[in-house]
Amino acid sequence: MDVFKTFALDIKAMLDRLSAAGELPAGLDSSKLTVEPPRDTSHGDLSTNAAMILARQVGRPPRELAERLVQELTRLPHVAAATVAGPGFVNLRLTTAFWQSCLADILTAGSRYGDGDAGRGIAVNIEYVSANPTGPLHAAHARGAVVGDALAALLEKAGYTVTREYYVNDAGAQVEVLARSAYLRYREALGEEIGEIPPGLYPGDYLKDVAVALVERDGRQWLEAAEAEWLPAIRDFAIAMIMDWVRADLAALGVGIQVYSSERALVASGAVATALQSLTDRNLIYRGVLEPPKGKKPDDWEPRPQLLFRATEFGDDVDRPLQKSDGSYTYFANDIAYHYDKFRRGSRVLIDVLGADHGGYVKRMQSATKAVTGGEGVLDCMICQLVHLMQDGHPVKMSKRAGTFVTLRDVIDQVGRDVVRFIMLTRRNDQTLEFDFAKVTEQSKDNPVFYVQYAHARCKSVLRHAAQTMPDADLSPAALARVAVERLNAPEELDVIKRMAAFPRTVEAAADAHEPHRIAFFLYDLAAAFHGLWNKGNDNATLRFLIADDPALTSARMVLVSAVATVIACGLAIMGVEPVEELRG
RNA sequence: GGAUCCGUAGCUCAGUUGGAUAGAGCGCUGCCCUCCGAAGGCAGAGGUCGCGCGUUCGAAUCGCGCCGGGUCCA
Repeated sequence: MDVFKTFALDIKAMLDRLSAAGELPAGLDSSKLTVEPPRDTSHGDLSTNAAMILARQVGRPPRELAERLVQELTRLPHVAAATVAGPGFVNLRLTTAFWQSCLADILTAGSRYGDGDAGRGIAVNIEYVSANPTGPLHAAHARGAVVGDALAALLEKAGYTVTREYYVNDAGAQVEVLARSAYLRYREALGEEIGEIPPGLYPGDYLKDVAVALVERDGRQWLEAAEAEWLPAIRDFAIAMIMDWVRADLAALGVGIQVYSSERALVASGAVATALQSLTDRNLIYRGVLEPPKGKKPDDWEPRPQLLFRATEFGDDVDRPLQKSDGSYTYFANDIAYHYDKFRRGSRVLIDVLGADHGGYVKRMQSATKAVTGGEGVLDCMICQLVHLMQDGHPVKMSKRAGTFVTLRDVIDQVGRDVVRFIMLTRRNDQTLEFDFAKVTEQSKDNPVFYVQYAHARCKSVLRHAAQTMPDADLSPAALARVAVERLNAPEELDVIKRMAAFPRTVEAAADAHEPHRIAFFLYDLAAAFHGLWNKGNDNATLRFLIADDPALTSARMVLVSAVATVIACGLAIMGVEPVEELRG
């Protein structure tokens, strides 16, 4: 039910007819044909570049061709007028009746409004958060969590089949550091004086909780044990406990991870060897010596043969090591195995939502994914830039060294889940984002969360009032979908309708670009249009939604109001934000 | 030094995948409202889209080279 898509198909069919009739050459390439809303609405409702992209192929000037297309386009259903503009655009104006009919479509679709099939069921795996299991989630993790989660919902709405996944880095050096840090706290919990936490170990107080729980389970049994014995046990214990916290925090944020993948289990399963074999089969692995890093002094650099992946064949700058000098696999090798595993589980499109510190990792991982899947799998890496936490315009002080950081839970407790989720989507992911605790809870127009929620609450409030003043009227969406709406023809009303009609297109474009933030901006614009219509009622009482002596008009307006509430709720659902029914009290 | 992202109004940022006269919020200026349809409304000023080449019917958008900032790597 996407207006723009429908007309694009109509126009292509029309071109085919002209070709069949011999007026246009056969085999025209119309792949670059677009039908979109013009920037300036005074130009019309729809705009197509058909004449401009075909002019050269047809061998006629764009404007002349456009004039010819206008004659045909005027005959299409719902077209009120077609005109040529600028270098050869054809602008279409649709009938008011057509726009009015969109309201019933919205109400009939309900929460499914905007659902699309562009994804054609393609399996997509979105990996996000994936914080190391060495401590509780902190505020910085919120962004990736929300972006990943919203993108997952967005892709599902656009017809993809989505797996939401978290990669637990429970193998390697940092979890051993975790084990040692926890062991120190364990001895402390048993009465030992441990003094200051040595550098290189994790200082956070949360490990005291881990230690207490460990004492409760195991008593003093590790005190005299050798490290080789206690380390694996304490490591696994600490990881399990921290991952419980992580799951609880994500639940508090409303993030619905479906699959938690363990790096340790992956490695133990032999997946690394499988992945490397796949690369070997394609002749993409060799033993060789890397050039020293360019530019900087190679102090401790010495040439030594390593197992290397031919990343340069896929656009990377250098070939990448798969094994360290001691023969163990690099993180990169494990990551290749992991991405190959996701592919083998059925996903053809892989998306990694990553933090700003992973920028340098993108090229090599994309190269490796392409290589190990034989070109059948593609990887998109979305780098989320930093979030600057502010309080009334001043940065919130945090010190990693002192172990003081703002946890994700702190943020949720302070401003609420919905505010966190909405604000995290008010910037493109590759743009840094300011998060001001004071501003995001402010009730004013420059707070997008409030502004959008207010619009939804207003709709609901009006519907409640209508139910009171017209107790006999059936205001359910199904009933409203049958109400006559010819009298909704004020320019402001039609503007709101046209914006809502563009929602399916917005969903599809946002899904295609992997840009969930577009939904937030769409909702802000729709809310602004709706508030504008509301404000018109202050100057012009005939534009108010509730007209006491005109139940027919009031009912028609309720169709519009109900549709606005529906579309806002659809958008918020993608963002994972609960629409509010009322703001006061 | 290399990689990567960013650079758009005084500030914070959008910009419909290359379209027409580049938009919003805040701030500023001027009117209006301040009778719960409360948590503001209307209008106005404000721009060399970092700079320069190139690609084409057409560039904020794509390519290359600089300049500036963030992140990463050693």
